[in-house]
Amino acid sequence: MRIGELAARAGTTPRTLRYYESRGLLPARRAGNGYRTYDESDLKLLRQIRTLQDFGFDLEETRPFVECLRAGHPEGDSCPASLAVYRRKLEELDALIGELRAVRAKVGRQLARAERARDELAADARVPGGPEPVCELGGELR
Amino acid sequence: MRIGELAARAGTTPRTLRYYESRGLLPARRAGNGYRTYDESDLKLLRQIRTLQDFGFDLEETRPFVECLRAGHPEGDSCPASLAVYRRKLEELDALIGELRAVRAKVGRQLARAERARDELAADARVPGGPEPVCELGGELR
DNA sequence: GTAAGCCTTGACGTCGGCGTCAGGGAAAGG
DNA sequence: CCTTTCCCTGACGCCGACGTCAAGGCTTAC
Repeated sequence: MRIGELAARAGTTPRTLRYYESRGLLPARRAGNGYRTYDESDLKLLRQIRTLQDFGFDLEETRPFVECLRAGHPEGDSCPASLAVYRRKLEELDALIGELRAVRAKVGRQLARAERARDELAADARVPGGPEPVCELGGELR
Repeated sequence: MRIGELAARAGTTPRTLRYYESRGLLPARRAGNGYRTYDESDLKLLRQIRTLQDFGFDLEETRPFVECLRAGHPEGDSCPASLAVYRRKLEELDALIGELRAVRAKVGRQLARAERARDELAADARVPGGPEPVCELGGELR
């Protein structure tokens, strides 16, 4: 199988496969004419890489999985190094999710505070001595 | 106040301020010798930018806040355009957090499955006919 | 006077994971 | 034979928010 076919079967592009090869992740045999040649086991490696990439793993983090498969194991995560990557990734995800939730909370509070301030200004404007000048900037939305 | 002092007071670098200026976000007056000159209001603008950056806002997303302050409002989020950015950011955060939690769940399941497979292999090895060959790759950890 | 420490502009480097183009050879079908 | 479609290598582009270096000018302290 040549590079175009493998790429298509994995839902990616030849450029991507050449890139992986340049990183030493997915080396290819060569046909007499210099064309890269792949087999079904390469497809399996590639799918492993792509799955992890979809999870947000760096290329380097997929390396233990690929090496594990190439060592003859049925699954890329049959090796301790792969499990270690899983665990590290879980920690990273938990930390990141935690940070994002903290930011979400802060932004939510800022929004609430700003809306409250705006509404209080509007209320003041309706009551005392006629409307006060309001922000004239932007805000096509709503 | 010159660029170095402003940068220090905002906990950033002169390079960053020049970058903001190049993006039209924080223009500077110039002294006779060509040096950039800033005042306290610039510090306020800069702190607004930095706060939002810390929240993960793109530089472009901070623009409405900066313009709002420059228009004379007491807070950067006193303008509708700023509130719209807050709301968009909340949606983005919710979406991102949701995706990350989904990934976290998937990775967690993969890890659990892989560990189960490993333990079953170990159990098999202890019982039937002597230890089977085990993965020899990686895994310094533990 | 001279060294240190600020400032200026301009331009290139960084990081990851490729996309895209240029300038060729090879293979397959009519 | 010709065209199309694949393949090759090499190299530059991209994105965002700066870092870093070069080469020079201003100021200030000694």
